[in-house]
Parts: sequence; C-alpha cells; structure tokens
Amino acid sequence: MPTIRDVAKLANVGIATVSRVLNNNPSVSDETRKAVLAAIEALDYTPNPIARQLSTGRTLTVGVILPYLTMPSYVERLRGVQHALAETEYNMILFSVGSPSERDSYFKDLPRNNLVDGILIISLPPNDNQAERFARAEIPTVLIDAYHSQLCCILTDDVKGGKLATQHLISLGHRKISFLSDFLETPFRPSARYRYQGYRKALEENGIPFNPAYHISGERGRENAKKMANHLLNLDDPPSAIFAGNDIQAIGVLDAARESGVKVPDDLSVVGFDGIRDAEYTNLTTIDQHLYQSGVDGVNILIDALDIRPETPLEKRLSLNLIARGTTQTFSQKT
Amino acid sequence: MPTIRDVAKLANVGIATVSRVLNNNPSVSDETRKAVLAAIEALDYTPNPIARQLSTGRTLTVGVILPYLTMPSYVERLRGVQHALAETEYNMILFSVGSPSERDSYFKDLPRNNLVDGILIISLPPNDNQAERFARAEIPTVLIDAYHSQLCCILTDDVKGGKLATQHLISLGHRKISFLSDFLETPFRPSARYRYQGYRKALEENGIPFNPAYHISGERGRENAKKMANHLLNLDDPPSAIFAGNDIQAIGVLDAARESGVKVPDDLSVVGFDGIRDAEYTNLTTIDQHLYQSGVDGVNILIDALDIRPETPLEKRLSLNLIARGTTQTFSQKT
DNA sequence: TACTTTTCTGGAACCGGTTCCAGAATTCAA
DNA sequence: TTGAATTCTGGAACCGGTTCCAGAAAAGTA
Repeated sequence: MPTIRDVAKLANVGIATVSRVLNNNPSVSDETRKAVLAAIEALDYTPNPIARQLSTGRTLTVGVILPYLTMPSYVERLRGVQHALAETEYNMILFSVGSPSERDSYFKDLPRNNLVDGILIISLPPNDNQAERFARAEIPTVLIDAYHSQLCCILTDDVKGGKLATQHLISLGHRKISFLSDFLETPFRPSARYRYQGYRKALEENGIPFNPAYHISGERGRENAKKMANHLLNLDDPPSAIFAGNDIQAIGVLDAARESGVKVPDDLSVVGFDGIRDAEYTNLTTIDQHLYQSGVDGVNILIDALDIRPETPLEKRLSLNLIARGTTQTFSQKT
Repeated sequence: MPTIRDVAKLANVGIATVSRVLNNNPSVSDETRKAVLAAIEALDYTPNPIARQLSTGRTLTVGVILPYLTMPSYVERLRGVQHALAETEYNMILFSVGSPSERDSYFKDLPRNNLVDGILIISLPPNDNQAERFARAEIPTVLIDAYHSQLCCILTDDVKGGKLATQHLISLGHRKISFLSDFLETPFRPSARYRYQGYRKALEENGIPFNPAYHISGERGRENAKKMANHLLNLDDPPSAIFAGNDIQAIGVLDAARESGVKVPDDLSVVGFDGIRDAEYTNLTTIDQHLYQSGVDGVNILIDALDIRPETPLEKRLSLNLIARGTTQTFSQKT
C-alpha cells in the first residue's frame, strides 16, 4: 500500500504538499497540484482513514446503540437513522444490546474511547450516572425514544398515545376495555407503563371505572400476548375491546381471537400501538408514532450538535396519529 | 483525556511497560503491574482505539454492505450477522446501499482504504471486475446470498427452492399454477429468476405444460403484487394456485384474494418464499431459506478467513425447507 | 567469585496522516 | 534597485498507541 511519502517522492514534492492537495487546500499552484494528482493516479493511492482520524481527532463515525433487532419498531427507527446518515459524511457503527449488562458496558465505554464522534441511543434510557457521563463527555449524544433531562432527546408522548387509543374505543361505544401489554417494569424503556397511564386517564375522564381484571401484562412477544388474550376472552364477563401495548401483541390478540372463533371487529375490537408494517398487513387499527421519522430527527439533531454543542439539551416531540383500520368497530350490544 | 504517557509518568515507568500491562504481556513483574494499574485507575485512563489501530494495522471492524433495510429478508440476515459478531471482538460498520452507483462506490473504496479488516456483502453480487478487486485486496470478503467464483459465499439454491414450492402445489393436485414475482432482470441479485427456473423445471418434470399467461412479473412490493394477482384472478381460466417470488409478494396475493372474495386456501392456494416473520403471522405456506443462519455462517467464515486466508474460496450452501401452513390445500375440482 | 542466563524495563522508531512555521521565490510598490 | 508583501513549499513535530532492541538487575551455575 503506497503512503503519502511515496506519492511525495514520486511527485518530487513534500508530504505537506500532498496533504494539501488531498484536502483541496487552495494554496497549491496548479502545476504542482497536477504533478501530485498524477503521482496519486500512478500509484493508485488512497489515504488511510485511520491515520487521518488519529491526526485530526475526528473519526467521521457515529455510534448507534440499540436493542437487538427483535422488534420491528427498532428496525424502523434504524432505517430512519441509516437514511439520514447516508446524506452526511458519517459512517455508522452498530452496537446492539441483548442484555442490561451489555448495555451498561457500551454506555460506559463508548463516550470515553474516541471511537465515534457522536452517539445515538435508541429505546434505551440511561440512568442518572450514565447520563451524567454522556453529558460530561465531549461526544454529543442524542436519545431516541428515551428521556433524560441532561441529554438531547426525540420523544413520543406515550401517555397521550395510550389516551388516544383508549379514547377511540370509548368513542365507538366500548366500555369494557382491556389493556394488555409487556410488564410495566422492565430494564429497558417501559413505554408500556406510560401507555397504561394514558389508558387509565382516558377511562377516568370518561367516567368509566377501571376494572383490574381487564388489565394484564406479561412477557413480550406475540405468543405470550395470545395467551394473555385467551385469558381475557375466557373471563365470565369478557371485554369488548382490547388495547394492546404494541402492534406485535395486538397481532397476538388477533391470533387468539381467530383461534377461539371470536370475530374481529364484530365481537371484539383491537387497537395496537406503533404503526409498524405488520400492522398495515394485518389491517390493524393502531397509533402511528412515526418511528422512521424519529431516526431521521435524531440524526439531524446529532449532526447539528457536532458542529455547535447546544448549551442546553434539545427536546423534540413527535406527533401521534390514530390509524383506524379494520380491527375496530362501533360496539353493538348483543344477546 | 489522559494518554499512555501520562500513565507512564504517574506510575514512574516507561510507556512500553504501560503498553505491556494493557496487553496482558506476561513479562511484567507483579509489582510494576500493580503500580501501572493504580495509575490507570487514578487517571481514569482508556486507551485510544484509533491510535492502536494505526500502529497494529488492525481495526477490529467488519464492514457490512447491504441494500437499504426495505425487505425483511435483509433485516433477518443482518440480525444473524449482528448476533454472530457480538461473540467476537469485532465491531460492525453498516454501509447500506440504495442504488447501483452507491453500491459500486462502496465496492470500489472499501477494499482499499484500511477502514475495515473484513467485508461482508449481503444480497449484492459483484461483477467480475469488482470481484477481482475484492479477491486481490488483502481484506477478506464473504458474500451472503450472492455468488462469485473468486470469493467465499453463503448460498441458497433458489432453483431448488422454486422447484420445491412448485412440487408442493403439484403434489396437492394443482396443475394451473402461476408464478408471480419481481422482474427477472434486476440490478441486484435476481433470485426471482432462479426461482422461476425451478418453477419451470418442476412443471416440466411433472409433464405440466407451461402456460405463459400464468407467468407475471413486475415491480417489487406488496401493492404491486396485489395488482398482478388481480390480473391473474381475472383471467378467463384463472390459476388454482399462485407461487409468489417472495413472502411479501405472497402477502400481496392474499390481499387480492381477500378483496375479490377468493377464499384461500379453498379456492386458491398460495406459496411464498423466504420464511420471514410476516409469513408466520399471515399463516403463509413458504420456503424457509434460513435467512438468520446465513448471517451467522457468513460471519463465521469471515472470522476464520481473518486468521488464515483460505487459498481457495469457500462455498457454503444452506438447506431449504418447505413450511406448509394454512394457505395451501389439496386441489378440489369445483363447479 | 566470575560468568552465563533469565527476567524485566525504557528509549526510540514506527504506523500514516495533518499542520505549524520558517524560508524560498515571485510579485509589487516606491 | 531595494524593501515589503504575497504566494508556495517542505521539514519537522504531532496525534497515541505498539514493538524492536539494548541494557540493567536478578538469578543460576560452575
């Protein structure tokens, strides 16, 4: 592999001059520039980015920390990140997290070793110590779908979304409304908890008493959601509508309904949350939280912060839309 | 940020000794090691990976080139890559490609600039020139879901898969079998073409004449597949079964059937290809091509190649399984 | 005790770029 | 013709690690 010194020797110039040509520095005469370019061509030379990184202190790389790509919502956010980053000169290193300890180790190391110029964190809220570390580090950090007062973040108002979904069911005439979700306490971001709060608020505002039997939570995943839905459907007084904490779980509810012959939306209305593609495929009514856009926004804020550190953390809230599809219907009293 | 020289000064040793401690070199006495570790602790020192990369010549990074994450199959393969890579000391830089020119520019630059130690290419076949470049470069390269005689690859036998799917329909009694897919010629890997070949072979081996009216191809995507399926269903003599080039298209076929009141599988059997999660959700019969495993295998071959360059390119073929679900049924002659 | 061997250590060179700074060559003004 | 300003250029230092190599200290052997 030829180095800058080989080029300099061949072109009969100093290495500083070659470097100037590489960086389009105007203070090089046309003649020498041509000679250098010819030498570069002749040797098929490419500058070594690592050496450049060491001397400039910039890596032109952004680190993205996110959970394993097990949930479509992570993928959709990542897609937005990737797309926005492609317009910049930055590359992206992916750190995917399968466990809290893995997360903590990335949170600890990444802001210190100068591997990346900026950090994006998706759906993984740092604790106070960790946030402090990120804030103190000279590496800008942006949270997507996670909140900390000390850091820039792109946020979704899950409480509002939960309210929106529940309100939709109420306005269709439902009063026996279940909330089915992940565990409300998790090591990762407990969005289910906020959505649950929205659910409770909507009930309250409409004077509908909360029935504890209609609230169920458990392990994530479609299979488990199906089991939980079966439990709900087998109650003596089953709900007429189920609001699931996310789209995958809503799809699990649809599975349960299909298997036990409960007709959707005739006998049961179902609402999900997220707005992933699967929701579209399954014709599911859901809350669209603009996952893709959250990735794009995160990148844009990060890129700005790389130029000029904001003296106070920025916060951006994404809007939410109810998408009414085929799994919800006006409640009709039957037999 | 403290450097190795700060640590050396504080610990009253040479920088070489600090480096030895960092790299667990055994030829350091316990006493000095302790002193160095204390200094590292006191200064909260972390070695700069970029500097290390420059002097060792290893970046401990693998580059992954793949199409934009628009298709679930890419995500699933990436998931396998990510998982396998997590077990190693390598990080992953993602290069996603949205156009042939973007692909070509990555293909050109990545093997030359020493940004990564190894390269994984997913679903993007290089041409002869490009493959030559990769093969000549000292950076090992592995293709996943793409073939070139000069490079290691992880392959799926699409012809065989196409045959398998068609055979399944034939053995259920179908004889009017459509093949619906992407364009057979694309700038990316034309897997549809090979699957089509398998389809033709299966017909031929079973003495079923090929009906050109039953072969349709067009733009990728679910919406388009729906349109194509509508065309097929409106033929004077419509097919009793449709084999779609991939699962997303098969789901588009299901959409079309639902909308026009064609009952699946009673009136129409549908088979997809890929084995993505959506196929499971939609209860689709499909060919599972072990997407996740292809990523894992690619990483393993690459990691081995980083240690010892294989003198001749390795090839690994993944198996294929028919997963019979609810969208295929024995053909029953009606009215 | 003298000599060899082993263990441990530090200086210096190196990886391949960028950039500061001083100086040569040219142009311009008086 | 001389001095000042301007334009180019190259040497050397620097980024922060790793590693070669030589030498000091300790241990082992005769």
